[in-house]
Amino acid sequence: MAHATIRDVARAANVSIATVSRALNGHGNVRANLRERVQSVAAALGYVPHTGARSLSLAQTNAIGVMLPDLHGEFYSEALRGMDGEASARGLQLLLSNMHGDRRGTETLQFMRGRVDALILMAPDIDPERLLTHLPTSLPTVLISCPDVAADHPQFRIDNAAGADAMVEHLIASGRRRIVHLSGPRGNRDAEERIAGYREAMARHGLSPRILTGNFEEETGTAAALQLIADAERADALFAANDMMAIGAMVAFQRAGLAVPDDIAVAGFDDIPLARFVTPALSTMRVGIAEIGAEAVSRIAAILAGETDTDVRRIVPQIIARASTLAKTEKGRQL
Amino acid sequence: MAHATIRDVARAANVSIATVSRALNGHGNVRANLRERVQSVAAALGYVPHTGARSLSLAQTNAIGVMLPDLHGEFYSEALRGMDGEASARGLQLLLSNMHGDRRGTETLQFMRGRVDALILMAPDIDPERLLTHLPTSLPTVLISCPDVAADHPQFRIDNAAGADAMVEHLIASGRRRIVHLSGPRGNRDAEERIAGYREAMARHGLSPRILTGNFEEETGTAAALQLIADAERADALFAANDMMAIGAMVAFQRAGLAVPDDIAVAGFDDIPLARFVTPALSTMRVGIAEIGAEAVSRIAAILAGETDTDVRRIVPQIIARASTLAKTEKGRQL
DNA sequence: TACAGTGATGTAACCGGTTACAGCAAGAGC
DNA sequence: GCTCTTGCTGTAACCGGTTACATCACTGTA
Repeated sequence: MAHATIRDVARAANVSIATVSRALNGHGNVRANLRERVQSVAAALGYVPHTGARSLSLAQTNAIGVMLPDLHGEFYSEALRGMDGEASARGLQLLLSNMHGDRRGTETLQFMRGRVDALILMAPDIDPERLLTHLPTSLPTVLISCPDVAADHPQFRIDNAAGADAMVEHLIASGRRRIVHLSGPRGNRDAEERIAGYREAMARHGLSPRILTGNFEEETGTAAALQLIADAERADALFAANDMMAIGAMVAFQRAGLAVPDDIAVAGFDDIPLARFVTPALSTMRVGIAEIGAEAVSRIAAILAGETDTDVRRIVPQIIARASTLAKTEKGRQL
Repeated sequence: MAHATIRDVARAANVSIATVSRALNGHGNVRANLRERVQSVAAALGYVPHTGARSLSLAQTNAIGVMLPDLHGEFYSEALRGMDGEASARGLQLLLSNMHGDRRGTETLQFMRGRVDALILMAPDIDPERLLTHLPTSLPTVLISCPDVAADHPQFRIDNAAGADAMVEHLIASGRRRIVHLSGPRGNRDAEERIAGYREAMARHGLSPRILTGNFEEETGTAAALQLIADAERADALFAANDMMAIGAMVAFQRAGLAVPDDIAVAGFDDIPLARFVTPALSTMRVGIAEIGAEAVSRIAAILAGETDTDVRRIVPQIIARASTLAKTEKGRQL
């Protein structure tokens, strides 16, 4: 026999299924001795309620669907960690579903109907059309770094342009002028905005921009570094659109005998936990992705509790200046 | 109106719900023009099947429950990443549920009945009693690093003792003798076994063991380092039971002016991605946790496909010797 | 003693799908 | 023209819970 059902318990305890349900859910209006009989019979049979059936009946699952582009690298892991902490504190479960490479990704969104009460969607590289058509109606959805489509969804928007701008300012202030940007992939919202911020700041200072295109992975950082090393007139700063590429580049520079930050400064974006452990420690823009994840869950909990929330929450990245971009004049202070 | 149901589609298309179900699931025995009518009506109504109801009816959820102790630090993130890759390749979803601190953790296991087809449980610090009583019958469960209880469950067992032993051998071979072990928390299976392996190897060489107790978090690594620094006769190697503690200790040593590995060697366990980025790169025992996670999902898929699997798969950690434990005589080769 | 009110329990409908089985029409074979 | 297949479609039961409503026993009051 697969598993005891509520009817098995009812039969064995000689009561109706309604009574079993009430007794086990603590509904008060069950006589004490009956309640005890039901409980002991349930325990004896090893009865455990079938959560799927329960949520069908209650139209409530206590689960949140989470859709991320990927789990590679620390960035998304951190987001998930933030969500998980908040979710388990509230007794919610997370149903994970990644859209590796966006192929049939969004269709999976539909697949979550009836299995979760709400959705968290992080999709910086999704086609807005698709997003709009596949976004489930009647399921509260928090959007993180998604294209601007549905105006009435609660959102988190990272102010990537301001962040990139601030980092360029920092690099200029530390004495660099030939600042190269290693971008994320085309079509990725975060990547595009960081490019824009970089361009803006460079233009403001009359510096000519130079952009290499990466894909947010360590390897493209390495490749970019090798390319820069081969150049006649070398850059004096590399600003990568995320930390993993920056770290890949930094390792490659050092392996080639260049000193960071003396020969070339290196900066990243995101402030993943790893950033402070590399040598020199990596300067970066702190996004606080774990906090965003946690707050996304809180907002969902509030929405499920009946509040309305269609805010666009703007996250302004904070600069974290570490050793990898120290000005030469600051050299003495380097740890 | 919340959402169109199959009955709405049936009514609008003027057919029975059975026909709608057959048409949408591609059951062949539906006349072509009817099928098209149903499909277009479904599309027009924005109908999306209710996955919860579907799985209740089919007794099949296409989801796997994952229960981890925590998501802090890279170790469990890596495990999850491995599972996720394999799961999404097979069209499975992961239902996440952490037992932060084991309080009511195991009860959540029950909570997954009816919502998942199988379970992956990683619980090195669970009380065997609890595990045994809460382990759901009738739900295939893969155990990773759990206490020995139910003999008939597929398992992964990390050979921690052999791993710790190998690391001690490595440290001795590199010229260290006063080797201190910084352990994980008491009651944690992995931690205990690593202690045992350490003791065994030390005894074999006639060295006296010294054990500090940590909790697998970076901070206890820092604390252990400070304690060692204050000692009169200093240790010449610190072998931490995981990488995060090792890294915390290494940073503290360096901050205090000690050179790693010249003044003191530092080694970890797990080989989290971070280990190769710190300076000096951290020597450690590679467990391949992402691969274990991926394989756990494969095994579950096989079990769900009808295979029986009650193997205990033994993982033998591999030594990864990096710069943090270089012998002084090898100094010249250090990067 | 009769009756209203109260509280515990049972019956059955419902959540939204799937599918065994029955029914029915059309074509084949005599 | 009649019966037998064959193949499509509909009816209704089922998955395992929850709960509105009906029922029933019991108490207190007139």
